[in-house]
Amino acid sequence: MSVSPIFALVDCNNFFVSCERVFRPDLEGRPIVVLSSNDGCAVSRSNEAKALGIPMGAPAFKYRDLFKQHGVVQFSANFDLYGDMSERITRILTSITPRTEVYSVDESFLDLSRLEITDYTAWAREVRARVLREVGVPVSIGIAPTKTMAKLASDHAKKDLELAGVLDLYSLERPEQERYLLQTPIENIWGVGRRLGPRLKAEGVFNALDLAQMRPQLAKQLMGIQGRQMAAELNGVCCHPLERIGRIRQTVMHGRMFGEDTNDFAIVEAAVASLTARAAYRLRREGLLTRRAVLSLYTNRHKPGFTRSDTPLYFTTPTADSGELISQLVAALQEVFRYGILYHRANILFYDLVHESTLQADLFGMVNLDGSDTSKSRMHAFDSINDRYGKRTIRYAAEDLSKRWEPKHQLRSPRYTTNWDELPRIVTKTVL
DNA sequence: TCTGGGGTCCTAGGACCC
DNA sequence: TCTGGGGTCCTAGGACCC
Repeated sequence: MSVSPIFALVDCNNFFVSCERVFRPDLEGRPIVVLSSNDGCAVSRSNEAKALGIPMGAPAFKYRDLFKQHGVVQFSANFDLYGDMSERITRILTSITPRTEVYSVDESFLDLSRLEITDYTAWAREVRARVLREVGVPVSIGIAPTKTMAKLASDHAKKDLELAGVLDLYSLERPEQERYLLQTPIENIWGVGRRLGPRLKAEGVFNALDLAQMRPQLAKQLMGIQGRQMAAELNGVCCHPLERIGRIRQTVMHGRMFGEDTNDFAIVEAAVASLTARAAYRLRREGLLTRRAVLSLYTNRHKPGFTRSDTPLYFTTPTADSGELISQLVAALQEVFRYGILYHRANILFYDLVHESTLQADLFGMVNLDGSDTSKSRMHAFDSINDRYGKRTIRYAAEDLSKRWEPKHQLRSPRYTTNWDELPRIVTKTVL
């Protein structure tokens, strides 16, 4: 007999900022922003920074004065640190139940239906306390019969201080649930973005309860199939089950804005080689091989004459070999590079992925196996060295043609937990 | 001067086939 | 000259997410 799911969404509060604060407790109570790669936009804000009216994605250069005026502390994004902290939290959650879906770097869904829990609020408070104690990051937890409602619950749990970080909608009667739906503006619903929000308001749909009570047919007409599911989920009908663990991803994408715009082939070539090497490493780490790729080159989209070029590539033999991928991507770059253009950004997309274990031998099977075995052991040695001695300890020469493409990260904090040279130091003084 | 990066899913439209 | 209907597969682009 199948059991209907009970979802908990564990959502880290201001995740990047909270990670920084773990190692800088002196910054408690101060306004903090974490800036995107190249120090461009604010991608995480402390509550104090939010209170100053700094929106998500705020371009830093427009807010310099405000930052200065209020002593806003700025950090460049330190993804090594955040990724490691995220893994620590995931380890705690999967130890509670393996039925955990890591939805993003700072959010996970847990299916509680097979756990023996009598009081969900008490259970969630304990989880919250444990994550805070063991990792140092505050989380909010929402519990509900569907993912959409769990998201909504965690949102209230985060904002309503009286709830102290936990809201269990699952255990409430429907009229009580509806009270929370009524208090949730339409644009705060998971799946309603900047296009749908205004369109729904024009139809007189202002909050989650309005959406829940909309006729399914109208929901579909206005918002497509996803809209109908959204409405159903708000009524407690589960349309989005826990994702099967181990499902293989569809794409691996890696791209960067350059530190400055350039029309120097060597600089772009180094960028493409480095991005390709990194993306190929990510394929290998998950045991994936790629069959297709797209190389995209962009000019600055904020300047007139914005253009982009997309070049598709096809590999007859699925591969994750950095050397092979770099040579193919660089060859493609040579075809499409134009000297008159000021390039701003490069992007590598791998898709049509297969897991190496499911790769079927085809007509050329013998050749493939032969070739990929050498490639596999070479890549294995390559990755082992880099895993042990640090990223890019060995690398391809093409990556080193220039360093001038690398984005800025002038305000990055130390990689406290992933780099031996950057461990935090504690100084103790004994007073005699 | 200065505006991120990495994903998923759906839909529309074209090519091609019977 | 008029001019079918249905199906699949692929791609590009949009919308949304964190």
